Amino acid sequence: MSAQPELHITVAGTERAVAAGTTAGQALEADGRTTVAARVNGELRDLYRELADGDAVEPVEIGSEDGRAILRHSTAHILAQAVQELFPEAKLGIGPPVENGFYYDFDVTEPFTPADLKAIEKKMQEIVKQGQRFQRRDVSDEDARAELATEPYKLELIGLKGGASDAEGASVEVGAGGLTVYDNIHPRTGELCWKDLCRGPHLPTTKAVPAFKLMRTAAAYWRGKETNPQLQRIYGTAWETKDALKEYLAFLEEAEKRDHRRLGAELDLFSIPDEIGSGLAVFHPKGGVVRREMEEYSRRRHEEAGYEFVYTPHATKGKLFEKSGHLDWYADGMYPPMQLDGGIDYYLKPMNCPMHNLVFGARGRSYRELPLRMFEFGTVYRYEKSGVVHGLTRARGFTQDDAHIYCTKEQMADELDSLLTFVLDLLRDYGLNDFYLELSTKDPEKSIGSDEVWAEATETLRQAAEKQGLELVMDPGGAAFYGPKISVQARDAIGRTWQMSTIQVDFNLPERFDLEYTAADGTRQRPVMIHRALFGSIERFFAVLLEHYAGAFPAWLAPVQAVGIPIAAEHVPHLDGVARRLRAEGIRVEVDAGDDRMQKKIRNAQKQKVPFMLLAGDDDVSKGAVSFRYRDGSQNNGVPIDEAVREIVEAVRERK
RNA sequence: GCCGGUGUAGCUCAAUUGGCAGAGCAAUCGCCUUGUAAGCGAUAGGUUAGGGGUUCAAGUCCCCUCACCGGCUCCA
Repeated sequence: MSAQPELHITVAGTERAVAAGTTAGQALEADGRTTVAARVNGELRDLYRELADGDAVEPVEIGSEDGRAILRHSTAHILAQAVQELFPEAKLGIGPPVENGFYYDFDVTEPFTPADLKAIEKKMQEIVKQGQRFQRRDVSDEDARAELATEPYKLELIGLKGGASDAEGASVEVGAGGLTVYDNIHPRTGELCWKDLCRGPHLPTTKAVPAFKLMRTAAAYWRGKETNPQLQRIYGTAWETKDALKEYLAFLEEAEKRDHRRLGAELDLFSIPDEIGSGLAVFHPKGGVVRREMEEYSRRRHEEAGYEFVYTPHATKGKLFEKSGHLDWYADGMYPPMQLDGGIDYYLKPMNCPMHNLVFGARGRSYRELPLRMFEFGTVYRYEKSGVVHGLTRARGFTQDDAHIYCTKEQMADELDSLLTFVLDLLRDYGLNDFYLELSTKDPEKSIGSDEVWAEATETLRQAAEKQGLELVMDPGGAAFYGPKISVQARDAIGRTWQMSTIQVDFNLPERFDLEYTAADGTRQRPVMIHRALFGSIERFFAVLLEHYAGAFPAWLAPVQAVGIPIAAEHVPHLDGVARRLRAEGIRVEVDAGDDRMQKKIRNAQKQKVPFMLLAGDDDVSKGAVSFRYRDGSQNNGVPIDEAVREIVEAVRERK
């Protein structure tokens, strides 16, 4: 022992001396099941890799973010191994971990069937049970090419090494630096079972996969490009415990129950009739109530915030979109033109901004009018590709709560600042509370406007964002060519994120439309233009709220706010009286006078997610009272009518 | 647009090997008069997404179209 040179290392913050040849796993006393990898000097490594003098080692637990990624990546390897054992002709694509799971892409002649998936899953279980070791091995480029001669896609990745940034998963296979291969070694025979080009790290053995499940198959373009061949992708999920997997599956079930398309039908809110067409929704009376309440509250808040309201048509001559440039770069997203008036092309509008610009330019503008905030619930039509249309969240016709703010360059900072506050406040009023912001910056490849203007606008957006004290995620190069953008992402009640509001600075359109105002010194100046939509689209926001609340809208939005349920028919007049009083206060109330059992009426109201059920029988009638039943099943009996009315009116007024 | 899957009553789902399209809920009409999530009975509801083909016979097998679902790409 003493003859061996010592290494001075730091283990989880504590300095220690260990013998040379000590592995990360030994230093951490890792069991290989809960501690599955190490972070050495900030870099993730396999447990059995030896430490060097001065290394700092931290444990990576399987349930941590890093640990899960490693677990999922390793499970993806097991998937690929199983597939190649069952389908030896399958060529490997890439197999990275993703949110909640992993996938692996394969080039196979026949797509996988559900039965294949079952067989693959079974094979994977065998591999897990065997406890094959993941063993890392450095290889030269030539050796890698020779070893992977039968894997054309892997060869392509080797060629990309270093510069591979276009495909999200490619960096998992080949990182910067030398290439590595991971061999799967049988624990008893020492036999090489399988191998894959991979950067690692991995779990110590396949046995360290506690729980996984294959989810579905799908086609995916090689390296994400539409022009590349399509591979067959298998999605799976893997978790640190069986319970965590169960929880995740329960989450998926819950998400399915909240699906706005399902709730839309169940609650009679909207439909998307075949007769009208894909992506074109109709709102039924109950959905109409919710939508109208959403719009009215938004309109009121915009009025208070100094917006002016405009209305513009749904169709226009093509010339307008030539001027805006949309026909150059957005024509694919537009419905094809109809020819009218002897050959003039008319288009349905995909965006409102050009029309708002015409309003701005309709007369001379003074600096005194700025910032000029022009708002419209503007309905637009976009020709979405057939495979992407999805309920109300991806429609072909939808209404934006769209506004364009024209201001001076000096006003821009204040305007963006107050705008962001306004946006977040309003979203909170609708019941969303958990946000993060995303800042999309210039793509040097395609952008107009000088670097200085971009830098200034981007910096202004960043400052406005930082002031909110919210998490800020950068999206480098993600901006449109005409200006930087901030988007507000909201997390819903079950933790899913949705892109909501966008705030976009535009250097392009004011030029194209030659927008001007007269400054105090009499000179003509170009205004800055800010596009912004809070809901994004009303339909999408409607869908997000529907899913967020699982259909149980707060009272102010609920289509029916209260329903009267008589114990017997003779109690109906009493409830009719209560309903009259509520209606006088603007409450949407119904009395269920049908000849169903009272229990059945409660069940119906419960399924319709009515916030307040007002029951009345002999006791209540004699006391001039009603009995509350709330959506959560709790009750409050014998409440005097005055008090009951007050409670409901207050809940609605306070938007609870 | 691409790949795969699925289309049976308003909704959820049955229908043996290719052999008479059926049930629950909802709806309508009765009966029952009820204290916190389904009372009882009856009636009605279908060119099995649409079109073509194979067959003595097609919901079922084959082809085309459409829609929807899950992905990819794209996106509010």
